[in-house]
Amino acid sequence: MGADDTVIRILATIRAIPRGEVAGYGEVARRAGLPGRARLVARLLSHNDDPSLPWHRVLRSDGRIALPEGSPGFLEQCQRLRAEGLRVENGRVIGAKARATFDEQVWGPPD
DNA sequence: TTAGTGACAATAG
DNA sequence: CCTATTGCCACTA
Repeated sequence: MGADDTVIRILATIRAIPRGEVAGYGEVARRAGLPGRARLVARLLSHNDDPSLPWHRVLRSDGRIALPEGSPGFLEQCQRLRAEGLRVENGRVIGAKARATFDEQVWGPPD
């Protein structure tokens, strides 16, 4: 029972990413209450088959797309992100970093 | 049990 | 800005 809950929390966290925004793997793990489990999030997405999951909003911490450049998934992710109004340049999302953490909602974005 | 691998992250240079 | 190194967790051979 425990392992399934962590999976559910991670999936719920990914679903909670608003349209037009993105979040890093580590960020998703932290929000799900699982600090240090970024690679678990990655593994889940790599095995995921649910089309309703907004997997394209999950990026590396530096804003780069995690999939191999030029792969079908990479192209699909670029397309979906741009369809949400995000600017993707050389496999990287510009502006629109992973905001909406609790601290940033309280203190505002860091300068 | 150990070694290798992966849709990762943080740090140093 | 970049690459390289190290740490990390979960899985597999």
